[in-house]
Amino acid sequence: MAGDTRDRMIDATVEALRRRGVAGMSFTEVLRDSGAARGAIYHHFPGGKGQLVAEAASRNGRDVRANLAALPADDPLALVESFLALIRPVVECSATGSGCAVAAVTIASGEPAENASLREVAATAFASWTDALAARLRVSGLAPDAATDLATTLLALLEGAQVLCRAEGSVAPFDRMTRTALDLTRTRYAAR
Amino acid sequence: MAGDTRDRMIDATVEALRRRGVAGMSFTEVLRDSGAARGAIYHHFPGGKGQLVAEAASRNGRDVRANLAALPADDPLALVESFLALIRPVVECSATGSGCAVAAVTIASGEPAENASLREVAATAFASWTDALAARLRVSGLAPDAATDLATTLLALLEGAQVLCRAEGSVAPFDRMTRTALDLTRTRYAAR
DNA sequence: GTCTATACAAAGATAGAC
DNA sequence: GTCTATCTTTGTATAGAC
Repeated sequence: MAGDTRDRMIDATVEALRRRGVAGMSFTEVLRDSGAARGAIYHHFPGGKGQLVAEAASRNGRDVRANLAALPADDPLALVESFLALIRPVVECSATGSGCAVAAVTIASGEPAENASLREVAATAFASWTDALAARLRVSGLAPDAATDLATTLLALLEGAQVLCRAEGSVAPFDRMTRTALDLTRTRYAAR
Repeated sequence: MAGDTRDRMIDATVEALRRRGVAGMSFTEVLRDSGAARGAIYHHFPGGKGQLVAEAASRNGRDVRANLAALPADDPLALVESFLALIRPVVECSATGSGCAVAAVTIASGEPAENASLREVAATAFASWTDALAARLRVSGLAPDAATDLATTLLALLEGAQVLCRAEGSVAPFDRMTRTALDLTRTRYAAR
């Protein structure tokens, strides 16, 4: 098939970004994991590493966004609870070294032009996640401003938890954080 | 002087870690910024890149911990407010590409042995930050468990905000997150 | 202890046969 | 479109003069 190789290369790149970041990742690794040949890189991605990484981060951004948009929105508290339940498996991966691909793309290492382009991709992905979460929070009854603020907070918690859990090699930081988050949200948004 | 060169090299490494991460950072950069000669690296750091990076992350960990331990602890709400005020300038640096040096050390790229060692350094630093924050929260009146949970949450917010603000190139995500954090903390811990 | 010069490996990028 | 082979650059690591 045609686009199959290209697809597998992007998938392998997402995984490589998660584990090693853009500077730490290598074509050797991507080619090994995708089974593609060396020349396939510049055939499918004339822009080289920058283009491959950008497409990988972009795909990951869309995938995650779809998950967030499908969250139940009965009320704010339920949404926070289901958000935390949704991301726990993701954070568990961080405990074994697999972080956020979009966050990884944030770290600059090359020339300003390429960096700006990659940061733009990351910013777009994060914005789409914030928007998806905020939309659900509005549906659940929150005012627009409060929804955006809380959505950003939840996203910061997700990204932060991945960092802490990767360092500690366990989900314990996430679970501690979850207790506080639920405690605070219940106090504030309980439909009592 | 004797330890001066070594010190400047560590400082330059902290800065390099913040901007480019461990895989993206190079000796060339560190030598340029510290004014040291090429041979100085293995003279002062026989363990090579691994040792230099570990010492840099470790120093940064101690510095940040000292700042956290000095936070006023009149009551939980005041502590959260002063924590957010303390970290805002740090997060502002993220908007121009300078992230958390300890978080950077978390990303594996080389052989398992070196990776484990660096993750250990990061875990120790994060644990010391959590402990410092939790200690202040206990002084401010929180129960031990609640203090540890909230400390972890604040740390996750700090790390997450740096990621989001670096991607977006502005402090706006931090400010949104701050509004929610203050709103929730006031509702929960207001000394009314 | 500080510096210059260099060895060695790995990465990204290309060329061109099939 | 896919593959092999290779060029060029960069980075880590080391040797040895001063």
